[in-house]
Amino acid sequence: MGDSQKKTLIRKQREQADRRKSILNSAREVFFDKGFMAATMDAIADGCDLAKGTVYLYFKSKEELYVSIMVEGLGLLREDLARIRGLVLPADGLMAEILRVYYTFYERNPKYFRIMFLSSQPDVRERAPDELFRQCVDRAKESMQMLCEVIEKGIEDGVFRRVNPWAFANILWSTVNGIIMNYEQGPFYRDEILRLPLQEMLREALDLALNGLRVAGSGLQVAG
Amino acid sequence: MGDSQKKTLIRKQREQADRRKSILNSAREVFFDKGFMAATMDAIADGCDLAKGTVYLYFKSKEELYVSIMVEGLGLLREDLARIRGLVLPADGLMAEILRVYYTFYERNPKYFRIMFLSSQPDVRERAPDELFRQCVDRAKESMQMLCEVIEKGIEDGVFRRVNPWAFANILWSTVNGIIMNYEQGPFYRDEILRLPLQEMLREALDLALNGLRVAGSGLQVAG
Amino acid sequence: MGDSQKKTLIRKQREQADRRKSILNSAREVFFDKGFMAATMDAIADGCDLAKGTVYLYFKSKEELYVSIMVEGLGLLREDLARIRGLVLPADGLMAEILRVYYTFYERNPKYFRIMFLSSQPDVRERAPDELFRQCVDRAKESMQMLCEVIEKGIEDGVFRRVNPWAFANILWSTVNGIIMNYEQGPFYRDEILRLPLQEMLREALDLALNGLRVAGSGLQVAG
Amino acid sequence: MGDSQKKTLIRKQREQADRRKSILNSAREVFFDKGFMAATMDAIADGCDLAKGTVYLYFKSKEELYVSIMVEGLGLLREDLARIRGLVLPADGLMAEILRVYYTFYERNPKYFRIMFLSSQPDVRERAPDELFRQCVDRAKESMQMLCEVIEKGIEDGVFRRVNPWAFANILWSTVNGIIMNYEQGPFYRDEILRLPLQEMLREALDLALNGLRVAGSGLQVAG
DNA sequence: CATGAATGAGGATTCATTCAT
DNA sequence: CATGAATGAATCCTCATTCAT
Repeated sequence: MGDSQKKTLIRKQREQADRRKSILNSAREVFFDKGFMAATMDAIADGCDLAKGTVYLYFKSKEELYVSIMVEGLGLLREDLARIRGLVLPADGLMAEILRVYYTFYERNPKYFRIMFLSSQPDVRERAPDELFRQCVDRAKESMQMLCEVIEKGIEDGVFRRVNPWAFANILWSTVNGIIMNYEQGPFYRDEILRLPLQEMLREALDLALNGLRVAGSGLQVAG
Repeated sequence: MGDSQKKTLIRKQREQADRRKSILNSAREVFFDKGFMAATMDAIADGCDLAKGTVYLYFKSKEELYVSIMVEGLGLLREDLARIRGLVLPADGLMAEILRVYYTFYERNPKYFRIMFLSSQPDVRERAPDELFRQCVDRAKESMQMLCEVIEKGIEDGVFRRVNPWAFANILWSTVNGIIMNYEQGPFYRDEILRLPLQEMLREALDLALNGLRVAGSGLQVAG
Repeated sequence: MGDSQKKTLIRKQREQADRRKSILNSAREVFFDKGFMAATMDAIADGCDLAKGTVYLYFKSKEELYVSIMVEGLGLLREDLARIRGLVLPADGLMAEILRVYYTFYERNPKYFRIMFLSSQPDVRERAPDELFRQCVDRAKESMQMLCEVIEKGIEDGVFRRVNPWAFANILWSTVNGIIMNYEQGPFYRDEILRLPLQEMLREALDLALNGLRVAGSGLQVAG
Repeated sequence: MGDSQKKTLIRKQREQADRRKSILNSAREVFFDKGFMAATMDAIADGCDLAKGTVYLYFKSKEELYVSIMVEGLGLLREDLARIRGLVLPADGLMAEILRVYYTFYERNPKYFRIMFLSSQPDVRERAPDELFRQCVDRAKESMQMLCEVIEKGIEDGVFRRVNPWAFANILWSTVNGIIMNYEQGPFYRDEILRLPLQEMLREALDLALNGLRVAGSGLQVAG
């Protein structure tokens, strides 16, 4: 293969990657704005100045596009959380930090969460490729892994009880998701059920979790 | 008004109530089976042997029907939980019982949860009457209230720390919802993220919560 | 038949007549407001606080109701025009007066005209009873008759040429209707095609007609 | 751009224009046959062997299609009338000719008129784009303009009085439309109100108009 | 007669997806 | 590869009319 051919190839690949990103950008915007149901492939194609047929070259269906955005979101969250790893802090401080990151992520990208709440719908499940769901799982797993490591560290350091770290990571994760989900249920919920601001609620959840995890009688202080 | 007229009136009202229930039964079945998007009003009407127009006589839109099922589910859950009130148990035992009830409810009616996960979608929000969402909130609030009372009792009995009961009720509620939501994310999630059976996960969550709530140094034992 | 029975009968008849009027009142309002297509029998029934079924007792179809309003309108116009008969004026003055009455009627009831424009639609034609169309024709004929008489008078008085009075009555009638129809075509038409106010246009039409009718060389002056 | 590409482009444009015409042909047939209300998009799509979606690609709504037919009709009439311009005749002869053309047009395309009578209905007005109504007005205006020119010529030639030509063009136009509208009101109207054949009625109208327009005392003869 | 719940055919419109160019 | 016109199944909802009470 000649050099110019190689270059052409590379350029083509980059163009394709760009196009893919461009489609995702448009899709994200449309899904965030309208939700899955009201979003149309027309709007997505328009949003990235591509023909509808071209969108289908890159994504086989609306559902695939949708779950791709979900993958993207889980990836971003994972990246944000990954920064925790560099911190040198006691376990409880790390957990507080994780919650802070999570909260910040939600604050900046609340719509990613709504997207996730929809992923259990049969329609989406059936029509998006398993591969994408696998990616979701992988990214969620990695995020969870970090939480898990913190718990393990806490246990090793003797400040946390000897719990099943993975299970407790799951529980914490679920707690936060559950709280956020409630927030997303609309203003009635916020005002009458939750009553406290999200941040405060998360702080209380952390408080509960740290208290529940700490070794009985330890002088562990709740981090803020 | 004559006596026979009164009777006719009453019969009519009962017939209407029956018909309403009949529609809800059919709708529940269809929504559970297909999800919101794939469900059709035709299928719902067929399912209760009524004309489509009749369905619209009782429910103004697909969305209203959908949220009505949600209200129904929250009502059933509340009823199940309300039975707790008669029990004479220590606070931790009551909390264990609440979780058991919740778990049982989920096990019997897992699809009600998927329904709830969709309620934050813009389409549904915009097209269902606020009144129904208010009912959802009311029923959720009452359920939460019971949880709250248990926590308050624990505090009064001196076995729980002096936390904000409502906030902690919320947190527990969210934890359970979050865990269940994860379970509903599909088999990949169950196998790779959660790894433990739901029941066990809930037990761990209870463990964490009780530990987190109990007065430091108290000899409180986790109920199972 | 007893006296009280007779009274009951009479009361019933009056009630029925009242009900009929009540329905027509509501229908008129709805048709004027929405037009034929957007009008619904529900709205009409609501508007007169009667059950939909009752409306059908009095009028067999939406179309029948519609044409009944048309009959009503033509009746009102005829009544207005009938007052002309009492006037003692020369033929041209009478014609001016007829136009004035016609104009006033339109100004007060413009919607009656739109109703008439629709009556040639196949749907309406086919579904309203011939009897009603016959009534329309009768009332229109009587109106036309008055116009005709004025023309005849003009001829007898020697101020109008010896034309076919009936034909010319028709032509004048059509002219006025045509002008009004144009006015009803919307603002673009008014501004760009007609350009003059309706009243002025009618005056010009009268001018043309009188000039066209008068005996050549007669000193007939155009009435204002 | 290559030559073949250019050709492809041109071919595509022609195909689109053809398709558009094909849809209009089908729509015209259906609207003429059934009227606006009873016409269905299904029938129109079937009639041109296109998918319903394709029809919507070219016309955004049933109303737009309807008014497009109206535009078409006004265009055809204008074309027919435009041929008058080439004729060398005195003003009264031209006016007779205009009426003849108008009559011929109606005789050949009576259904175009019914279409126009519906255009003032609120439903149609609201749902068809203003642009189309503007086109209607433009075409009507041009037709009227020709009539206007004839009147102006008559005035210049000293055979017509010094009237407002535009206003009188409008009046004549309205007269003819009004007469035709009456003819379209159905057989009862024709037999009992109009009584004369349309052609004769138009001749009388012309007679009246020419008499009304001519300079008093002129020897102008009515053209037949 | 009056009612008004039930009907169900009907219809406009949308939109994911395909495929010829 | 990219295009975007064409597709046509799918769906929600309406509403004139009927009829049992």
